[in-house]
Amino acid sequence: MSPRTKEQNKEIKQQKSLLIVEAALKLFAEDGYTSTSMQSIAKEAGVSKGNLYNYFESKEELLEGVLNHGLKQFADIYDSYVPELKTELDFEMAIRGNFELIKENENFWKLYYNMVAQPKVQELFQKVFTPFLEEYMKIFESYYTMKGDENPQATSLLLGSSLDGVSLGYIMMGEMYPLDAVIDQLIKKFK
Amino acid sequence: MSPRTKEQNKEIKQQKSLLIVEAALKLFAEDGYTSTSMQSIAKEAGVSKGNLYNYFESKEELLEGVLNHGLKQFADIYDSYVPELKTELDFEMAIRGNFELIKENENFWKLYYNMVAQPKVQELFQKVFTPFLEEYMKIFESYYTMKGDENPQATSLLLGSSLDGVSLGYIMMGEMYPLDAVIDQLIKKFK
Amino acid sequence: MSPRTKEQNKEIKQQKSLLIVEAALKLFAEDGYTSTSMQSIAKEAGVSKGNLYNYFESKEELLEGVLNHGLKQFADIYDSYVPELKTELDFEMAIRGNFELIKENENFWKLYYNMVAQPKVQELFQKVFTPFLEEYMKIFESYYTMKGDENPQATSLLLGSSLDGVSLGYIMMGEMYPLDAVIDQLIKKFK
Amino acid sequence: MSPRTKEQNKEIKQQKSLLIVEAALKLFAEDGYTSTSMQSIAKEAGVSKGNLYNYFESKEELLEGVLNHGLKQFADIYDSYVPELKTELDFEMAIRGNFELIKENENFWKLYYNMVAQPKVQELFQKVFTPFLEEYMKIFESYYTMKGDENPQATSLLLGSSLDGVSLGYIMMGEMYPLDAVIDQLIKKFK
DNA sequence: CATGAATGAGGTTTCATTCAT
DNA sequence: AATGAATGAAACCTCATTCAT
Repeated sequence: MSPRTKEQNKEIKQQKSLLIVEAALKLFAEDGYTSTSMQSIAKEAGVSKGNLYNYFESKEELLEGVLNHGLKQFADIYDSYVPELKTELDFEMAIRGNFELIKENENFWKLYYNMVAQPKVQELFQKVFTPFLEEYMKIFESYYTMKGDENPQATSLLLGSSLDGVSLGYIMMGEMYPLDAVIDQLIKKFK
Repeated sequence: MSPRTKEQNKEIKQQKSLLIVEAALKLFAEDGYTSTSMQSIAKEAGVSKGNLYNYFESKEELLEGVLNHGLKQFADIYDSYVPELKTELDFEMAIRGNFELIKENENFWKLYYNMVAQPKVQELFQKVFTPFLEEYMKIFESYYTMKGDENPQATSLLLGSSLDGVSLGYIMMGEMYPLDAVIDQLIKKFK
Repeated sequence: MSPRTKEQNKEIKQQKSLLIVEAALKLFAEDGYTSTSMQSIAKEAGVSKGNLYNYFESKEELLEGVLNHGLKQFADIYDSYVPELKTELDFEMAIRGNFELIKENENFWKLYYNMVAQPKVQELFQKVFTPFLEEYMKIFESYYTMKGDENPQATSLLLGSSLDGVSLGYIMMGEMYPLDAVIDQLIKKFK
Repeated sequence: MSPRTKEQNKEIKQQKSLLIVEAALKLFAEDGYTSTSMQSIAKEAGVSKGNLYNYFESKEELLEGVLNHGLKQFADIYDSYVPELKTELDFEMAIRGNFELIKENENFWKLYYNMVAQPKVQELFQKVFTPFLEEYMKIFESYYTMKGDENPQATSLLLGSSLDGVSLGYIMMGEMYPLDAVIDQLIKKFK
């Protein structure tokens, strides 16, 4: 066999990394972070336990990888939806788009809400999510400023929290949660 | 010598139960349910590890005790605030009262959000909270019905989710979260 | 109330002792000595855990009490059956009587075989049973001596062991063991 | 560096399995199943406690491994002794061979009698031993049928029970039990 | 003699991580 | 990069026994 080029090696590494991250996301979401063992992740990913540590130095770093990966996926798509909000229609599109993305990656958001109040990983969690959240807050803040809202910061924070709450409800209750009707109400109230 | 009377024993049981529940709540909120050991709870409560099991048959049952206790405290007071909502002022009082209670028992609500998406204990969680949540949904649903809202169920669910989201934000960010301003906006939009 | 006389007190003590011993025998036989907790014995006997220790200083002493009690019951009756073996009919009666007694107190013999090879309690076990067994060996030895057996000691030991084996089989297999037919064969071979 | 080959790993597994099984047999026989801790087995086998669980999923499965291993050793040799009993000499050889094997593996048989009446593990015990015992019963039953015994089933059951009883006596009393003389008597009576 | 709360050692098992190969 | 055996700390829970009342 001819030796692999560096690029090939890098690609292999990335592919396996991805495999592991996806396996971990699935299990973290299904069973919770603490209750998922490195062993079970290895099995799910079709990789040996020891080899896991060639890609991620610890369980916590793997979690960080999972969070970063999921967030990046979300952000990449969302950014293309929502560069800027100029009209109520933009706003509506952004909100609806937001929930489309959540529906498409429920496991990730399940993990998100699983972790959000877990003190043990809060530091990591904030490190990963804070910049992301701040960016989106700014977009909504400009929107409300533009609309002449008397307290754009509070309103956009309320909006963000409401989105959070609705997502949480949907993620937890699944099809029992009348998501579309609730979104309609939300848009009506917040646009 | 005569043994302790039944009353004495019962009193000891109740007092120590409470002690244990409070210790457990503190640690569960601080470190998370899974990461808190029975050993550490025993220490915090000033009780031996073995004795814990005279009061709660398992860690999970202790958690159930903690949740029930916290919920009862909340419900007892909240019920006196909010028997029924007839005016927008009632509504405002109910919302503000709700957050007063959350402020007074932050540990409990931290635990709440810590658990809400934890698959491991979801069954227990739903068992404890579902009846409680349904009751409050009904109150808000009647309120919106009375006000002629076109979809009272969706609106009250949205309100509930928004309250959830705001509480979550406040619990997570603490004083950095401008709670009062956000509540003002929420009342304005939802009353 | 008039104070109890010493005799009354003693009798009460003996009655409760008996209650405890019977509860313990039942549970030891059902679940094994090691797997039976003092707690469960107390409950079965309708006595408090602490009070157990007013009657028996330790779990092991309670076991000793159980063994002695069962053995005494057995020996008292057996002695009246088998004072001496003079004829083959005496022998047959003794063997059949032996199994009648075993049938009447299966729990005790189940415990017996449960313990016989348990190293942890072997010392106690031998202390209790050795004198008893030796006595019976002597009776059979005289019987075989009288009959002119060439090695009465070995033969009576073989008989004793066979009785042991048959009892064990019956105790373990219950009604699936054709006890009566086996006894017939045994008597035919050994009389 | 390349990983161990599958063959190497398999070999390691088998060797260490054996090591653990032998350590466990020794301690189970010496102290009893319940009283032997996994910790002590690990120490005896020169293995870490955690590693034990890479070989046997639980203490009970380890016991099953011990029983199967001992039984297989016994059966492999005994089968070569006793394919079929055609003459009284065959019978005598089979009986003497049986006790030779018991002498050679006293620990295993001590464990056997330790377990036979232990309710906690009775199910497992029967699962392992029942097929084995039935096979041997059949051999003796044919023997007695051939000899024209009037009730071959009862006689072979009596023989089996007597063998059980003699083995038990020998295992319990050791050198104090005149095994050879008793065997002579047994052969004389049962051949 | 009676009660059951209290103790703390010890049991089985799990698991993140390391390491020889 | 790959394997899985190995480690040992730590988890939950049980239980004989003691003790205050």
